[in-house]
Amino acid sequence: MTTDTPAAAPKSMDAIMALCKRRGFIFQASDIYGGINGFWDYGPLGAQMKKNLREAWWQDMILNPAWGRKGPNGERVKCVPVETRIIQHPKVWEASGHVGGFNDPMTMCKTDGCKKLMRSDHIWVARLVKEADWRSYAGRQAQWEASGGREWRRAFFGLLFQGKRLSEEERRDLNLIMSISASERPSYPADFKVSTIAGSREEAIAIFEAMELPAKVRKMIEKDQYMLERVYRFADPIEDDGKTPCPSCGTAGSMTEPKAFNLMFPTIIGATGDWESNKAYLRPETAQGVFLQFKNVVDSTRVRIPFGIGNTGTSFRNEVTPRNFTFRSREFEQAELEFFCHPSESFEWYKFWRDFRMQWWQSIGLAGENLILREHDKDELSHYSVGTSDVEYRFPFTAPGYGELEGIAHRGDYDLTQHQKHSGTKLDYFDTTRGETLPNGSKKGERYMPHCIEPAAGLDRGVLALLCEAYTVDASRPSPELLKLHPRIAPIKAAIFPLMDKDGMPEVAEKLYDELFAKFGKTGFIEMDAKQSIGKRYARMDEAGCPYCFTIDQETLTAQTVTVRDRDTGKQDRIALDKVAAFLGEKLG
RNA sequence: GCGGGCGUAACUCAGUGGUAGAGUGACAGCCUUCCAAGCUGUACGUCGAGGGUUCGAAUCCCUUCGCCCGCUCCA
Repeated sequence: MTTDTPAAAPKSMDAIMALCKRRGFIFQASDIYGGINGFWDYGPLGAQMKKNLREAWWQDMILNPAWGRKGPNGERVKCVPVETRIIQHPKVWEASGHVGGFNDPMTMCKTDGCKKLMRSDHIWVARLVKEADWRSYAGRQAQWEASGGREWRRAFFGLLFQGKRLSEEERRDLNLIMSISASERPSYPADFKVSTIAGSREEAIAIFEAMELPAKVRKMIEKDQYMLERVYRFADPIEDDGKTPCPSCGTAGSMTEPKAFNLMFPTIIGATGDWESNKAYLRPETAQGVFLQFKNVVDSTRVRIPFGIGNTGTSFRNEVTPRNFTFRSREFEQAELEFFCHPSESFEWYKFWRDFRMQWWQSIGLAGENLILREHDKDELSHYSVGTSDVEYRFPFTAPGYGELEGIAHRGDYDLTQHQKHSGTKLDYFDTTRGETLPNGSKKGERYMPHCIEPAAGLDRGVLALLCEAYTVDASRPSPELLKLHPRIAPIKAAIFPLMDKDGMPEVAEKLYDELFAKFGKTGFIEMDAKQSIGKRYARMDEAGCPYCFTIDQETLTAQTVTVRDRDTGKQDRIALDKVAAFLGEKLG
């Protein structure tokens, strides 16, 4: 999320959510049971709209990638699809780094008025100890060990562990003995701590060095000759005395124990499975399925690098705080392409996809200045990524900032290398178009690990952005609320209205409906409505985002023409009845 | 997880301890009319849920669930 340009007139998220429910775009999951936090269902219009978005992605990324453009290599871009499972071998997620990486321990400050929530591994602590005390402690510690304290303790272990398991009772006794033994050791010298939030040890030390300490503390440090004993992460196992100050408010000892927030959704395989031996995970991204089948696709399909493999489907993340309507759902759908190429061409391909993906979102209705392409700063990049850009949309709830719609990442060879290492299966590629030319004119070939460019889009976020962008309030219209959805995305493609429900108009409408349904019924809904006033029918279609309404009136019966009403302008034109299908076909693209 | 706000019909909301309401929408009929028009009628409620106080709770108290905002995380 970034912040720069000032916000346009903000749209009301409450009004958008109300319309979504009223017209059947989005409902809360398990609504009649009071809802379930972080899950949303799609109603009839929402389901069709999301399908249209997914279809558009599939057409423009798999069947006709990048609209038939030629890539940096001068050739037509080639992509194939896969469909991989939500549940994979548990080791997949260790290899991908999700099990470790998504296990961010969090710490909160208990002080009233602060209550700041932080990632424990981002909190760095500098421990300062009185130099004199420290030397004395180190000396006495050595003395204690020399006097046989350590051996005495070891002897206990030997006795108790000899050939038998410890009962609960024995374990308690041992702990008691251990604590007595520990009390005889020299105590750790009194210390003084400062803390800060930083991404690395170097950064933390730089902050500590530049830190403006209160005069009183500075004097104390000088007088007693404190020395920096060590710098450690709050999350690391340490002998912490619970007196670490909060990096935000400075209150000592107000930090809670690091608590793991596991973003992976665990599950059990098998009807009688138990957690220990049959634990599996619901995927946090569809991308890994592509890497897992990379070798099979190469071996079974006549694909040559460079080429892409696309995958769409549901993913799961146990978000800390699912919020902002469907923006951060715990269950969400992704549309991801993994594009494999030679390392030397990877940066060109990265730029190619980054620019195309931006244009693509613009082409389906996010054409305004609410959409931006943002290149990540160096310090934002993942450890494996050479470059990453986000396509970001200024949602009403992020304004004046932006929220991520799609990330285009240069992942290098990280994923294939990881899976090769963890699975023990070779995943490198033999490229027969490279290497030195042999006497017979063919190439010697080159073996390498392909690099990967990943445009990864969130379809639910896409739908939400399209709805937010389309939502318009125009008080000067008889129907002030409307959805200016792009015809390609709109769930209702056209509506046919007999002006009056008599005089042969319904019959003409019926015929037109049959024709349009046959031609466009597979792209979305075609509606026919003869009830109530014409204004009411137009207004209903405006709210549902239907781009065109065709009305049959008296003149249709005599002159064979209908009026076509444009949703966005409200303007009407007369066109020939037999030209309606051609008109609509052109508009729907 | 912590803090703040909210929860009454499909939607917007009124109702502060005494029979659950209004407008809009939906549906049916009439009217026949190019922009939420008019008339008639119909249906619609676990007052978010559970417990407590009370003769009596939408209303007061406790607990809980959900939504919105902030800290934080991400596609």
